[in-house]
Amino acid sequence: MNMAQRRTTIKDVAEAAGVGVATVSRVLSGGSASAETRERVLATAARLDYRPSALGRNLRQQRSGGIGLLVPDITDSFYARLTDGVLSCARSYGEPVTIGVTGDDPEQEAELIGTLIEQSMDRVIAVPSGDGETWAPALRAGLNVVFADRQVRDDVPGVVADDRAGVRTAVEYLVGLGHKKIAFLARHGQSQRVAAFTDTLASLGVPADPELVVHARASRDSAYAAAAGLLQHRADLTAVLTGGNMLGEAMVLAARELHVRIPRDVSLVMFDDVPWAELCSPPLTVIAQPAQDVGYRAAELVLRQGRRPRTVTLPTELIVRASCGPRR
Amino acid sequence: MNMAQRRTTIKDVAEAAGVGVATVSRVLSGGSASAETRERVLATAARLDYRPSALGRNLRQQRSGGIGLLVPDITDSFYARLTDGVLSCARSYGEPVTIGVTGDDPEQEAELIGTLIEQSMDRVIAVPSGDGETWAPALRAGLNVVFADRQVRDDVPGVVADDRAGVRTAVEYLVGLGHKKIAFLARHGQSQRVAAFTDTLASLGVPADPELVVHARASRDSAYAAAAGLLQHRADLTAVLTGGNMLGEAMVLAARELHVRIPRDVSLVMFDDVPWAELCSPPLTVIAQPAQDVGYRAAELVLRQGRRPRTVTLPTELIVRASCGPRR
DNA sequence: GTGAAAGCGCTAACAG
DNA sequence: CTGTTAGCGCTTTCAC
Repeated sequence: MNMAQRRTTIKDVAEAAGVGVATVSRVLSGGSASAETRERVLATAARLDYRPSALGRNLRQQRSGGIGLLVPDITDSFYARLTDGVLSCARSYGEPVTIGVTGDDPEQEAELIGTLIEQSMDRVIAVPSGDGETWAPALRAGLNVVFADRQVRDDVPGVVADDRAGVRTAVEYLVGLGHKKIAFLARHGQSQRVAAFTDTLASLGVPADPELVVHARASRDSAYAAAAGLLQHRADLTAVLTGGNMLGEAMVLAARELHVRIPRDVSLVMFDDVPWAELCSPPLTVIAQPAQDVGYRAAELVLRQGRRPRTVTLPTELIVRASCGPRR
Repeated sequence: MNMAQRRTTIKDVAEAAGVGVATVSRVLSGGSASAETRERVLATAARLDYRPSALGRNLRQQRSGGIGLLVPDITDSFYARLTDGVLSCARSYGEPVTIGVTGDDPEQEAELIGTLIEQSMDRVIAVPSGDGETWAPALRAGLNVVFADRQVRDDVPGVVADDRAGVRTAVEYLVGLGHKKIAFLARHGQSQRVAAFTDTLASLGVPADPELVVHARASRDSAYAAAAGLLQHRADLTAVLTGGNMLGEAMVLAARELHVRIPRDVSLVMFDDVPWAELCSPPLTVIAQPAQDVGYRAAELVLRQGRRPRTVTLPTELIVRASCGPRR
């Protein structure tokens, strides 16, 4: 069995083309060279099937190209779509993407940041887990960070969906339908959305009821427990808004389990549109978020080193289907 | 504003500990050293918050650690779960994972393989796109590949779900319900499953009808077109098996659109269990696949260089819900 | 048990 | 315009 042979290096190309390695390097990175030399180098490189080693370049430049991506959970449709957006943009720049899942846990996040630093990744896109304190050391070390979906510190640029407007629209819609006892099933950390929720209610003159805002952790179990608890303790509520698709899923499941009919007994609006929202019975009214765009724009931001806006906010859209009805 | 300062190198640690760089390297990689020296080096490294640069190590070793992962579509729940399994295993080894989406297109796949080679990634897990011909050069170059979900060449180890058994169980179930006109809505390339389908039908003495096997490409549009076409052209069919969750989604949608009631007019079994299958109306009977395990095991295989079994086959499970009924 | 030194493939500074 | 050369941080002989 023959060994996997040594790969072609820049030196091989230089020798074969009868030029110095620097010339090869220059030609390949678009530097100046005479037309004749350029052609000869290019031809030789092609003939030898030469591919520059990212290893050598990275070490030399003290930074590995490519971008790191940290999301809470890749099996959540929202983050999967966001990831898809990042990959789509990164690909057009030829940049590889290294991904890690944080489980929405600052500790795991910190560990993953460590790994990225070890790899000398200096560009990362992250859906931050906690209050963003985890990022202080990385930022101090000069890491180029862009936040996606959540904005937890103002010294980091970010791309987010317009939470406030989305929540406001949904609540206005629900109130317009006559609902007063509206619950918000949120994930821990969704303070933006919760604030928008209570603000909107207040602005519409609907009395606040702190007990109608409940929180769950980012797991299916926790979501289900919170949803079921809400339905059981508060038989008086007539509408629910959920802060994400997993919470919506839990609510549909819990409602079915507890024989709460949607929309007859309670109306439901879910944050985030997912393919199954339409297949659900009844089809779910949702606040659609441009998940893919969020990822794409974040990648653009982190790749174009230039001007770095504070925060990019992308619009959301209320999609009315059949999970809401007038207050009974 | 002060510059991002140079990171601590092995040399810094060596100087601070009063030893040579070789000793630091040895200690940190578990080589031999006197207890006293070891302790001093470790203490110094910790004090300086030293993190070895993967760049240096990789260049020296002519291979970047970490593993490459190529999937057709990260927004497909199945591949997202598979990815999650890979990440989960890779994390326990501290190995970073670089991901790429192929769109199930050999050309894009080839391009991504090129990127991986450029990064000197020598370990990759892939859901191969075409007939596996794309992989020949990479294999020749010594790349360490493990296939997941699909086995398209026998010189590459792989981890797959037990297609044949899954399809057989589903078909037997359907035939047991009295169905004879059973269609299979497959993705291009699912020859295993199609073969299992026709084989099982034959073994049960159900006459074959080639027109009842239809193929779609790996996009929502294509899936929907195929599903709708099937329903419209073949009003005589009484049951459908779909080769994946996206095809199942399309079938549910098309059925609704065309006022075909499930399970009253046609029974449906979907390959792959997804969270929404239970939320669907009616809840879908499915063949569950251990997507996460497939990813996990593939990662184990590619990380443990040792013995390399041909193919690991993981069991599937028929989960009966409410989308199938007796032949009307 | 330990240190000095070579060198992985590449780019950038500097000469010519 | 082009070649020579010096490292980037690390591991691994090879002497001591």
